[in-house]
Amino acid sequence: MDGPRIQKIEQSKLRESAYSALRGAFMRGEFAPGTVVSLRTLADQLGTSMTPVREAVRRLVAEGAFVDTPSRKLEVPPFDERRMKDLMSARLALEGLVLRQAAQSMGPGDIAGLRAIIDQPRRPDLQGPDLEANYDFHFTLYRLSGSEVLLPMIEALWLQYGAYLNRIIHEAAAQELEEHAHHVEILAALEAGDIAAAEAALQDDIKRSFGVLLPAV
Amino acid sequence: MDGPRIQKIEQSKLRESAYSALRGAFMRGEFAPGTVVSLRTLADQLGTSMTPVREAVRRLVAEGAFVDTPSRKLEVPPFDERRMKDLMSARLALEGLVLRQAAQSMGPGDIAGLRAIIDQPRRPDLQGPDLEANYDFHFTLYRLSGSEVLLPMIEALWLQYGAYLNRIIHEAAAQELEEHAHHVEILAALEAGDIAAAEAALQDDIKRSFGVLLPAV
DNA sequence: TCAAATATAAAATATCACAGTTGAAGGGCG
DNA sequence: CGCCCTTCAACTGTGATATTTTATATTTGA
Repeated sequence: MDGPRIQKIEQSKLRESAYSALRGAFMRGEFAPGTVVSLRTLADQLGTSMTPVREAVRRLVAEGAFVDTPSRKLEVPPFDERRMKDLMSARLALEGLVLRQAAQSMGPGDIAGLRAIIDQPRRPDLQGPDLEANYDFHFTLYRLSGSEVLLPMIEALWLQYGAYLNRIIHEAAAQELEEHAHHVEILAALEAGDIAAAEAALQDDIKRSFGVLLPAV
Repeated sequence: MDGPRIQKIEQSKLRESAYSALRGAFMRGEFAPGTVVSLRTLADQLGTSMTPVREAVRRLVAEGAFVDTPSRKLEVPPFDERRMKDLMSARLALEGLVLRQAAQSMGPGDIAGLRAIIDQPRRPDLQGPDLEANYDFHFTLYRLSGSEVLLPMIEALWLQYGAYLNRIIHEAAAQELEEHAHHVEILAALEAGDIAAAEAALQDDIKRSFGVLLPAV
């Protein structure tokens, strides 16, 4: 039991660094649901004092990555099917919105950028789906929407989902192929200008990514 | 120019109090878009040290009420039609979700509770729409969904919208009637068990509430 | 008049003091 | 001898404050 692996941070802008370090750990599924963390421990691991960690943690609480317990401890929300379903519903609703917006303001260069991500060589060294590639594809797509409102909300959803990744990591390696196929399908639809088809493929992709955790979709 | 009116707070649980004081000020439209605030000023106004304010503000940043400027000041997001449209789209998408969920787990007592809010006497003393009654109706409805994921997201959307209320307050008094009519319509549809109709009425209500700020809906 | 240097004010971090909680050791009772 | 209750020590978050860093405004010198 060596706890979640968090990258150490360095110099100024400590708050921001602490936040992104913790956020990265979440996205990689390092925090198991139900884990309780202490500010002092986190501060030690990050090599800073408590102050920046406190602020970073406050933000993560607001984003749903941690929850405050009645005894004022910090806990990673335990697994909950209801919560999971809500996360999926919200993702389906909001990511559909940004996809439509992105499709409208998208040029050939953007398509090329997406293709470059898809064509990136996969890493066969790690078991489990290629988390970074998945994240990259979705968010370079969503960033094209340019929405300062919707993007942070979707990031928060991914963050909350990220904790549950802990469950499926080291387990479902076959997923990667399917995931990649969905990405290809989304991009093809966008190239053809068929936004409805792209949205349908995106919905399949999202539902699939919840498939392991939510038996009946 | 006497700045936003923020209620002073008292004893322990300072962070939570600071948060709800600031949040309340936002919801009442006390913060004009584009306002820049300093932590010290806020701390002084609230009568506490900077620490609780700092953490409260972090949460508000995560919820989109404040944004960090490059010069590490805090700013209330300036008015932006794009932002406004996104807020509306997100509300339409997410509040539709929770309405459906709420409708399923709703009993006669819940209906009665909603009716009680609607039948509350309006306050003719204040110009502008009755903000509290509006909030009460929507959130007692949404709370019935019991979603720990969706509710905080929607609250954040209302919070961001709240800053823009500053623009329409003291202006659109006629809205209240229309708003009330929508609420009645939503409730009637729910009583009849017609969820689709309730959702349609909700969408009208949301669109209307953005109407003053977004000319063409 | 403009630019560089400096002074001032605010924020970021670190540290400190305090109060509540937790969990385990120890003592008393069945 | 075993179980439960009490007690106490270590640990936690919270709020305050001191210190350092950074940005902005001001002044000074060319």
